[in-house]
Amino acid sequence: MLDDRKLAILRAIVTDYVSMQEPVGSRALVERYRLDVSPATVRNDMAVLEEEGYIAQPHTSAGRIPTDKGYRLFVDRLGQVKPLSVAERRAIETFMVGALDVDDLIARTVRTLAQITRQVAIVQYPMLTGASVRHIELVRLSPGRGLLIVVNSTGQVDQHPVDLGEADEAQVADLRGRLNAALLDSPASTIAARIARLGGQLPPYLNDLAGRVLPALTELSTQPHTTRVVVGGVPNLTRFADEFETAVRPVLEALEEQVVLLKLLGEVASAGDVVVRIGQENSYEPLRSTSVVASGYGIGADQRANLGVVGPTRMDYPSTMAAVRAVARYLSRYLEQG
Amino acid sequence: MLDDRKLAILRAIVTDYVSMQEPVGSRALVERYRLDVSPATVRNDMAVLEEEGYIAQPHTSAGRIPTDKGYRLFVDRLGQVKPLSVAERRAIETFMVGALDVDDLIARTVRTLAQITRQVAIVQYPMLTGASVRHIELVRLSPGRGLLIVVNSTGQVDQHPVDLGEADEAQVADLRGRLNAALLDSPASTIAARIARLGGQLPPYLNDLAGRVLPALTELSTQPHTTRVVVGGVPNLTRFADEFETAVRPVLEALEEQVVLLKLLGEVASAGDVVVRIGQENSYEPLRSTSVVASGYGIGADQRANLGVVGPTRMDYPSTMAAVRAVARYLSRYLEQG
DNA sequence: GGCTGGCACTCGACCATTGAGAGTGCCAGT
DNA sequence: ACTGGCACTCTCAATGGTCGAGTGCCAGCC
Repeated sequence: MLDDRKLAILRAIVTDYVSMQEPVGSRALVERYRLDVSPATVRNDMAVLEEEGYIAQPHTSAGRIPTDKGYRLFVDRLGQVKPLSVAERRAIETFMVGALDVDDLIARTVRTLAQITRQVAIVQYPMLTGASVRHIELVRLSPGRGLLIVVNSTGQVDQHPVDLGEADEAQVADLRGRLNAALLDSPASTIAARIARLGGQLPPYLNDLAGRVLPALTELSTQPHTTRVVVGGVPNLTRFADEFETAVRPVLEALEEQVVLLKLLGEVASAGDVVVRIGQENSYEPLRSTSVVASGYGIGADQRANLGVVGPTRMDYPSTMAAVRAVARYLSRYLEQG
Repeated sequence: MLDDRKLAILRAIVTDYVSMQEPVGSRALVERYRLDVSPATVRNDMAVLEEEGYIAQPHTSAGRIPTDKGYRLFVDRLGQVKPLSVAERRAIETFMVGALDVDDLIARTVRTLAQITRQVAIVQYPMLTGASVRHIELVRLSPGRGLLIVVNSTGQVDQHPVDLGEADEAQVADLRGRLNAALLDSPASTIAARIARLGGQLPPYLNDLAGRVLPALTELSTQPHTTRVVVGGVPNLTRFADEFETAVRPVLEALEEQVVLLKLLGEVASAGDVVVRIGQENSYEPLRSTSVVASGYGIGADQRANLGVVGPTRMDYPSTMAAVRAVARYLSRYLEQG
C-alpha cells in the first residue's frame, strides 16, 4: 500500500527534517527534492503516510515530522549508505596510531566517535579473548580484606576485592605462588578449567582461602573489564538546548549509571552489525525520546564488547551508522593486530 | 567606609539572591530581613555598595544582584558557618561504610559530594604516602613495547607504558626480579632513593633497559594516581537551563578534560582548608562564570590530593563549603584508618 | 483513475501596544 | 541621619491583529 512515491516522500521528509530541524511541508518538499509531482499530490500521499503512522503533525497547519515508526522504516529500507568523508576516515585512522595501552586506546576511540558523530559516544572495554594471564597478585590489605589482581598479556589490569577470612600472610603467599605456578600464560579460553582443576589439588589448609579467592579469579579472568564503559562527547548535548528538561536531564542521569549503559549497549548490539534503537523502542524509560546506534566489536567472531552513540531520534542515521560501523571495525582490527 | 549596616545589607542581598534566584529590591530586603530601617535608607546604602562594586543592577529599575567582588566579601567576612543537616551528615557517614577498594571509595565520595551540594563534584585520586610497594610487574607486550605496573599495599594499581628498546624477554625477567627484590615493601617516602641506588648497582647488560624503565618507575611510585580525577553530578547542571549556551557548554567541555580539572583543583586547593574561587578569579577562561569550591585531603599533613565542586557563582557558599570540608575530612580519616 | 490547480480555512509565529508592578533616585521634612 | 513621598524608568505579561505557511477538499483535466 506504500508505493514507491510514498516511500520517496517519506525519505525526503526524514532527510529534510533531520537537516533542517523543523516540520516540513508539501511545497518545500517538491522544491527541494525532485519529486516531479505537485504539492497537492504530495499532500494526498502525506495524508496516507500519516494515517499509517509514519509521520505526524505537531499541530494543524504545520508541516509533518517523522514518527519513530517512520524513522524505523527509513532505517530499515530507505537509508542509503553514506560513505564517510575523507576527514572522518582520516580522523579514525589517526586516532589509534599513538595509542599507548588499552586505556588510552579506549579513551581515543570514544573521543573520535563523539567527534565524528557529534553525539554522545559510549565505549565498553573490550574482551580480550586472545590474551593470556601474565601475573596474578593476591594482596592482603588488612586482616580479612584482600585484593586480587590479574595482569594479562595485553597489559590490561583487572582487580577485585576479596574477603580473606581467617587466612594469614603465609597462607596468602602460599596460594599466590600456587596460582601463578599453575595458571601463568594460560590463554583465557582454558583458564576456567584450569582454575577448577587447581581447586581440587590444593592442600586442605588452603581450602577455606581458595574457596573465597577462586570464584573471584574465575570471574576476573573470564570477564575482564566488561563491567566498564567510557563516555565522551557529553557537551554535544547542548546542541539540543530547546528540549532541556524533557530530554537532556534524563540522558545525563543515564550516562552516570554504568550499569544502565552496559545494559543498554548489551541489549542493542547483539548481532555483529550496527543496530539501531529508535525512541520508544528503547526499554530504558528515560531514553525513550532518544535513539541509540550501537555495534559489537572485538576479536574474530567472538564480539562481546560494544560501542555506540546516543542522540536525538532526529539524527542522521546513515552517517551515524556508518561512523559507528567504521569505528567498531577499526577498533577490532587494531585489537587483532595487538 | 562600609559600616555594619551596609555589610548586613550585602549579606542579606547575597542570601536572598542565592535562595530566590532573582534580583532583590529594597522593600523585599527590609521585609524579609529584620533590618529595622526604611527601604529608602537601604536604597542609599545600596547606592554606595554599587559604587564600590559589590552589587550591580541587571537593568535600571530592577533589584540588585551581587558581583563577584560582592560574593568574595561575603565569603571572606560575612558567611556564617552553616552546620550540615542531619541527613547530610548521615549521607556522608553512610557512603563509605561499604567501600570495597580505593576505586569504589572515590566513586562513592564523588557521588555523595554531588548529592549533598547538588552540584558537579570532582574528586582527585588520593596520594597514599603511607603505602608501600607490594609488587612490581614488568610485562613485555610486543618487541619494544612494555608495561610497568606497580601494586601498593593499599590495593591501588598504577601502570605506565614503557619503551623496552632492544631488550629481550630474559632481560625483562631479570630486571623484574631485581626490582622486586630491591624495592618490595619500600615505603613511598624512601622509594625514590632506593630506585636511584639500585640504578647504580645493576650489571651493564641491563643498563639500557633500566634507563628506560627506572624513570617511569620513579614517577609511578612517587606520584601514583595523581593524574586521575572522577566527576559526578553532571545532571545537576540542568538546573541552570536558562543560561545554557553561555554557561553550561563550556563547563561540560571542561569536565571532559582531565588535565584542565587537575590544574583547576591544584590551583584552588593549595592550603589545607576549603578554598573558593569566584567567577572571574578563575584562571581558566571557560569557567569564568562559575565558582569552584575545593579542599585538599589526604593522610596527615601531607595533603596533596584535592576534591571540590563546580557551580554557578550564585551558589550557597556556606553550605557548599561546609559540605566540601566535611567530605574532605571524612575521606581523609577513612584513608588514615585504612 | 490519478494528478493538478485553486480555494477556503486553520493555526502558530511575530509584532506592536498597553497596563501593571517593581524598583529606583531624589528631595524635603523630621 | 533617617524617612516618607513622589515622579520616573523599565521589564514583564497580556492582548489583539496581521501574516504566512500549510492543510484538506473539490472540480476539472489528461
